[in-house]
Amino acid sequence: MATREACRQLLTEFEGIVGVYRSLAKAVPVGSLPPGSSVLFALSRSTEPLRAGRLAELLDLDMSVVSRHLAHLVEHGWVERRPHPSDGRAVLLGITPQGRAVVERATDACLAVFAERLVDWSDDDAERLSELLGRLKAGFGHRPLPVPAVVSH
Amino acid sequence: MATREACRQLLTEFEGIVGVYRSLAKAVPVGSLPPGSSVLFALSRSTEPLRAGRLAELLDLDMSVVSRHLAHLVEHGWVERRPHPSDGRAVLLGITPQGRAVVERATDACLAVFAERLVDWSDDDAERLSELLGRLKAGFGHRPLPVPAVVSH
DNA sequence: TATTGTTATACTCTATAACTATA
DNA sequence: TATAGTTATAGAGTATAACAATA
Repeated sequence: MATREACRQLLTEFEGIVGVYRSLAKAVPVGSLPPGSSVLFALSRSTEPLRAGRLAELLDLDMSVVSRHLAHLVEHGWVERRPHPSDGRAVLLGITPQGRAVVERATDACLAVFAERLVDWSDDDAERLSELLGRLKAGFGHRPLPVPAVVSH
Repeated sequence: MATREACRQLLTEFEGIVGVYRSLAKAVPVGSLPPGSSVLFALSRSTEPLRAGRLAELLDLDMSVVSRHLAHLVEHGWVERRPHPSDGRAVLLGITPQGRAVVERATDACLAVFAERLVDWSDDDAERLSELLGRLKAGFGHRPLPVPAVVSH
């Protein structure tokens, strides 16, 4: 267990991290991160179609929010809605090839910025930070995708 | 220089970090993170009064955004506006004792959540993540406070 | 009755543009 | 003329509540 002081220090650094994300989003060409990107990214990382509720759970968002983003993404042809085979209330969401292209473009654009800002980072530093961020997310219940197949029906 | 693959991995983990912040904000008692918290936090970390423009620069926000948050914070008595001694256009912002109390409460509330979610973290892990997040922020131009005294007048 | 998802409404955060006051 | 800051307006993200359809 980390000391209270270490936690406080971590909290201080963490507090500004949203600003870093905002800076990244601003540094990227306009249109690279379209509205609803987070939902699209989550879908792109899934190996199988997901229900809306599962997406909301994974992103720790209200389902109404996910639903609204999905409407936008479907409208653009980046996500496909299909009826759930065994549950008439549910829908299955899958990313389309066009959606994958959007994710690719977004990733490339962000990578370019990262490469520019992290020139003096070693491979080791980058990997260590990836690992620690992953653990932090896991601690907050943001499970990695693909999902460990809790088949809901 | 980290490899493209390491950067891509880091980007993947980083992408979901905003969700973690959202989860933290939701896990905390209502009112712990009042609107404009980020501006208040920045002011609380400064050892001297700051101009609005300097705050915007530090947070990488448009000044109009900072101005709007400041109006709210001043209204609550958490921030004090004073005229700049040598520049009639500028204002100097300082946190009040009441503002510090708000920051303390917010910090304590977040710390409680962190302590709960990071039970299995070692001191070393927490410190390493703090350090790496700090470097990441620096890479994106988010300079730590207190400011290295570029006296503007 | 309970659950899945959608829609209506409202609140927060942010940026752009127009404006005022001062330099 | 240029700069510091404010205000008006608009767009994006989110949550709550009411709702429809299905289980």
